[in-house]
Amino acid sequence: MTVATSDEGPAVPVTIRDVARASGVHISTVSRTFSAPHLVNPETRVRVLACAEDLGYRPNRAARALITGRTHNIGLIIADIANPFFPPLIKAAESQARHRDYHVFVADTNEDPTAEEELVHALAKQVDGVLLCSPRMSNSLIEQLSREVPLVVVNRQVTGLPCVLMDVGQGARAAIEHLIGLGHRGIALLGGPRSSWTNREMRRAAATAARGGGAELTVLGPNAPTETGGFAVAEQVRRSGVSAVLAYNDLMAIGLIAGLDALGVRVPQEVSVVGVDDIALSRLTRPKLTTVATPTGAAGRTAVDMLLQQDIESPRGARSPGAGTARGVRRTTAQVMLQTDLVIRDSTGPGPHARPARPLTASRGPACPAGPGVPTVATGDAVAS
Amino acid sequence: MTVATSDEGPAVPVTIRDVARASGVHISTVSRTFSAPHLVNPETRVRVLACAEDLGYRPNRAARALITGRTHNIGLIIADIANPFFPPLIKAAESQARHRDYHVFVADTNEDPTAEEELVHALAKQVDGVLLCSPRMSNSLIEQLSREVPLVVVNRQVTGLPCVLMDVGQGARAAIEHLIGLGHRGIALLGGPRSSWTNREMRRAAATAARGGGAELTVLGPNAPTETGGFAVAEQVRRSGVSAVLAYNDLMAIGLIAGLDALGVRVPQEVSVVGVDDIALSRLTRPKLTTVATPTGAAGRTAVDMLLQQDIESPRGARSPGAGTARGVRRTTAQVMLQTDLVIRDSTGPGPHARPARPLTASRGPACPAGPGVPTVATGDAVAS
DNA sequence: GTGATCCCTGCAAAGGTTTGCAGTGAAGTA
DNA sequence: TACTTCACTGCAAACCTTTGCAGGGATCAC
Repeated sequence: MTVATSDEGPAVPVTIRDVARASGVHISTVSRTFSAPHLVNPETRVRVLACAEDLGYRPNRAARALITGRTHNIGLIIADIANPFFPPLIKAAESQARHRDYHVFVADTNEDPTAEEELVHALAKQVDGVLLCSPRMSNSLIEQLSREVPLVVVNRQVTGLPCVLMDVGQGARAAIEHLIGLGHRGIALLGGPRSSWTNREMRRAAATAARGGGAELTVLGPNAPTETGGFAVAEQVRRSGVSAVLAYNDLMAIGLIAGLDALGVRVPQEVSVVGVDDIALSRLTRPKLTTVATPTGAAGRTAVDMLLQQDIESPRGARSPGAGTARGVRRTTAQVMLQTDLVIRDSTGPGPHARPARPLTASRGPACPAGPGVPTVATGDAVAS
Repeated sequence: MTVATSDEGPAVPVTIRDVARASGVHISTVSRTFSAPHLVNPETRVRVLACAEDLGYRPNRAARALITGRTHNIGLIIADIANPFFPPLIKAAESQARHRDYHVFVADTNEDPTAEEELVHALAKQVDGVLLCSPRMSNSLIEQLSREVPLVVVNRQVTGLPCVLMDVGQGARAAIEHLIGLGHRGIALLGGPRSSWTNREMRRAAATAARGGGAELTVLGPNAPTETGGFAVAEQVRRSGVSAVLAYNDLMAIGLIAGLDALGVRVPQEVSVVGVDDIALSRLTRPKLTTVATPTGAAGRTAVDMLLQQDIESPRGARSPGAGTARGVRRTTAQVMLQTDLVIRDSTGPGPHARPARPLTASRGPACPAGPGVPTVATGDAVAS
């Protein structure tokens, strides 16, 4: 490798001690200048701050964390960062965290349960809590890990742990009812990953709704929850003879539409397709995607709030000098269910059993993009099914 | 909030000391069992390991970092995590890092230069180095920050710093030549963010290529590098009367196509569109997108390699007990340029000046998705322009 | 003038780990 | 036997910060 070099080496790390020396005070005063300013004389404070500024001092968060037990970081473990479902969630979580003076570290697991576990361990000591988004590992492992670091689970229900859920069951039901209303009787459900909670919920709700509406539901899958996964299953969809499909997510729906297109099957004229998530893209494809909008932003914000709340109540590594041993720390484990919304666009149309000129019953309109999703709160058991 | 509580509080953190007590050795032996196993007696080792396993001990990385100066983390600062251009880069970086026993923390800046700076500071002490991807802040600030923590810059050229660049200039040139070859003479360039290095490179190269081919280049922008940004500029494109467009990235191209579609302008019949990046999606839109493929995976891997290499040479917080003061650590600042590839699909077609039945000269085919991109290495000055 | 109060600051321990140095005992060598 | 070598382990300092405690002045009331 051809290489150029510069001789300005990495700056010597300037510590609290350097600032103390420069400003002629004890290190504890410097420390207080940053972590408890009201305890130090205004004059001293400005002097110390000036010196700190001058030397380019920045508190070492690792050292601080070592003694306070709080890193002011939160970890965000994501099943697949390439899935556009997640970025809005990440952004919302980051923004919420920033307001509370926290930083967010995102880690991607590639849908790999092993990576999930490893990452929780790796993050455990470097963050004050972890948001587990659409985890693929087992519930029992999650519970076990939650003993190591405060956890909030998103898109998965784990008894005894704080969870943020989106009511995809209700969304799937609405989607199926919409399709039945359009005159579809043969409907396929494109399943996602087997270990996905969302997948199970959708499947159950869709089955119930189909039965109730006199339609037949064919489950295809599990599939990879990606465009490719959707594309690959197009042939199977065509052969199955259904006239409508509810896909595990928008990505699969978009892939499926492309796949059907490649086979010469037209959407929605021959097959109607419904997605889930309402990613930004679903407004830009042709046809525009009918989809179940999930309140991802709200989920991110809520999850951060729940984590920080639980975290504040029971600071980690609490040295609690005075408190007795058997303090019996109680963790709050609220479970929040956020509503979803069916957004009807152009990828669904009349099916074989449609009555002619039948007016649509479902309201047609855009999802409120910033809609917070009305939270429904319940104890774990009340939500459990 | 209705709340359920569980009484299993957060596990008491088990430290090296607990393991030492349990296995009847000194803490230093426990430490060595993990960080220098060959120095401890096999029997002792297994005993210690058993106790550690038993108690669920995990080394505290923060404490370890405090003394070794190495966290085994690397930070990845991303302009916009919602841009599908980045996930492949992130994934590649993560995978490469994992092989070297490093973890990656991703942070999103929302294209906000202030957030970028703040995040570098926040990460500085918690990581061994930072990958700055498509930074929006000024070069001088980047240089300044690089004195605080080892930096590798991606998609931006900063003299004196290690950079991973993609040859978008060459890509833009190929795109313009492709369009000219198709018979287009009025071409628009949809600019991206003003502070983007890529943007400047593309603009310069496109202008040169257009001039050389006898076409007129209209620059529209700057615009937000998103679907929305592309969608919004559709009207302007139509009014400008050009027959072809090169967009800053695929997202904008896709948004533009949707916007043109909404205006009743057909692609590629009336307007040809070329994107940049070759995101997965560009294969699934209709029409499939002609685009300049950028080797994002290779960029991520290369960046990690460069960071780790530089980092190994000059460990941070080097206490170097014996070494003299004026050690003059030299940092390697190789700059790597990765090649790009024009992938011709369906969003470009003959223009007003096309000769009838003219055979295509450019090769038509898929981009090699896993293609490493042939790296060209040069000193900073050689690449600078 | 004495004592109490208050604000500010310094002292020193603590947090979990690594690591140079020294010590121990056993094995090997002369 | 005496000495060296060697493998292993313990000791204690160090990393950078926070924080309970106590000390030192100054101010104030009596």
